Amino acid sequence: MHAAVLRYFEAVAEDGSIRRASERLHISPSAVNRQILKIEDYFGTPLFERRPDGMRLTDAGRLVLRHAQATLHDFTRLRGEIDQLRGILSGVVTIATLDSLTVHFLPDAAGRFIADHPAVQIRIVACDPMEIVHSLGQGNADLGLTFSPARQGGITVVHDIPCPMHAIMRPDHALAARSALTLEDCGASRLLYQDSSSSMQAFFGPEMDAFKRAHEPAVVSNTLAALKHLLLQGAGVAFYTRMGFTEELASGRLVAVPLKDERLSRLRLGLIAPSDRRPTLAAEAMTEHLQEALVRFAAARG
Amino acid sequence: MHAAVLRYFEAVAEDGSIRRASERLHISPSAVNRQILKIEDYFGTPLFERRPDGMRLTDAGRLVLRHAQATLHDFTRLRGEIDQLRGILSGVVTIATLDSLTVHFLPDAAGRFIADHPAVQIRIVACDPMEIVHSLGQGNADLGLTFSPARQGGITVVHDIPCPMHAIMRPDHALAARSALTLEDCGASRLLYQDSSSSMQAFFGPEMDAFKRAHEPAVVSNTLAALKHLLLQGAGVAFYTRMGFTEELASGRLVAVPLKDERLSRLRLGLIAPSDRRPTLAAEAMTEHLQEALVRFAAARG
DNA sequence: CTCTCTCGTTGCAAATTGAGCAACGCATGG
DNA sequence: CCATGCGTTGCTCAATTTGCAACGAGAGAG
Repeated sequence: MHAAVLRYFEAVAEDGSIRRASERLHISPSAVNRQILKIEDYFGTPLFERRPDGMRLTDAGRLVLRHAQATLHDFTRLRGEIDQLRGILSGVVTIATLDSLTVHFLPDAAGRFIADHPAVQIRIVACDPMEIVHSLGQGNADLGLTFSPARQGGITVVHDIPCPMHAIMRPDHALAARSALTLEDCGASRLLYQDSSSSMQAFFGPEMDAFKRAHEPAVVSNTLAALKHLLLQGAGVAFYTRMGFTEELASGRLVAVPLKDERLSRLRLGLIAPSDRRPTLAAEAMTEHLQEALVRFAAARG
Repeated sequence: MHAAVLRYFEAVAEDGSIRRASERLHISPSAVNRQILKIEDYFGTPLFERRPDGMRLTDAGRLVLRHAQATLHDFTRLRGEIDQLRGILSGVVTIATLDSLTVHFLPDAAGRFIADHPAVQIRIVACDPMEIVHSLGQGNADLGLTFSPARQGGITVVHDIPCPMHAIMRPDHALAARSALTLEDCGASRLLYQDSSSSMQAFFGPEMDAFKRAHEPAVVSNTLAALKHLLLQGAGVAFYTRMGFTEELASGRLVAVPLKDERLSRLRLGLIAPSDRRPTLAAEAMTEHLQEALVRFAAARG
């Protein structure tokens, strides 16, 4: 229904390049370029700054981008609303989440959701904590699950639950019997680290940061699966919340010992949503669903 | 920049007919029709109900209309914003107003405004008080000047000033020397009425309504100019605020005697704006300008 | 009842718009 | 100096949109 130029413009602005955008859009670069030139001519102002390495938005371009995004977003909401008139909830809900929640919590919650709403498509995107807030701000995701508080403009924390950091290890590990641990207690063990793109410090605090710099890890990975496999082999200790290990902890194949560190033990998991645009109906329903799931999860753990 | 179907759809929804809309759009009916059919096919739902006398929106159609209007409105705002980046305020500001303000107050204020902002086009539309709120609600006007309080959803009163009703007459009229009058005092004189489409009762109260039914007027008109001409000829008494007679009152060619009636003497003139959509930059500037003009006017009269 | 008016709709041809391809000019980095 | 990325442009062709004329359906008047 809407002019193609809206999607073109958005893509070019995001990718910072006509050629890259055209690839993503499956449209020739010349076609995309012409549309951009056309609306620049219409407005009588350059909307992009031509640089040797691509296109960069001008101030006017930023205004146009905002309008294009708002229009397109409102349009997907419209489609959802019309579908709802026929009694079905539809649309795409994109959830940006911590890696650890993709193991059990989110697929479980998503499964129950699509049972009720078969016309809704759910996209689960695992990414770094900082990337999550960023995705929401950019409009790349409808919903986020990350450590709270996420201090950032344009974001509201819908709900959050305690989610303390633990030291995860096999039951036969030397530290497994302890009721609580400091970071330093773990310094002598072999360590498995989440590949933190430095941004984690904002959530975990300087102590964790200092500890990681002081103690070289045995393995680093950006996927939970890899570390979990190693943990089950007894390769060492990893710092994680319990959320990625619900099954292993329940069956006793792994144990989680709480950390005494003030900040790490007070960590909270937050369900966050963009505050500057109206969510789609599907996103709204999913928000509510996830909030209930969080409440239930927190209640189950005391 | 935007797809033509947005304008087509809006026009058809407003006019309730493809043929009428196509005329206004200077587009053949078949072209308009095809666009409508196309998006109905896209959504998989009829957006209009086909009646023998034209098209009527369905529930789904109403949603689409809202989206189309929001998009188009936001787009005109965008153009204004981009123009402002170049340092010029531009756009069209439509002001729905009481007839009496089109004589002196509004043209005076508008004249000063366009001196500062030559790229802004001002449309002054005189209409009935009730029509004013309605125009704002429908998006046909950016700003309204009417009697306050205007109780209606989606409307906010930006500013209002006292604007008591007076009996207007020539200085040589029998009642001209009185310092105040009741409605009944005027019952014996020849009367000139504003052609009230019954809706005025909401503003003027039942007393005025009862009086008008009890006392037949000599002349009725929906334009102030006609009554003013008659008043200057000494044809009788009319009930108006002072705003439409500033020059005649200043020069002494007419006099205004306040009315004692509680409600009529407490009448206020309000500058109103739609509260459910963001005004364009031009409309915003005009709002501020008119507010200042109102303040100055009220101050000048004590 | 028929005649007439309005309405939305459709077939078809013309006009406009959009897309793809290949090539060009230009700046950057090895 | 060459290779590589970028945006841009001429050209051709396909897709979309438009206008014109005609059709069929429903409502109201005589």
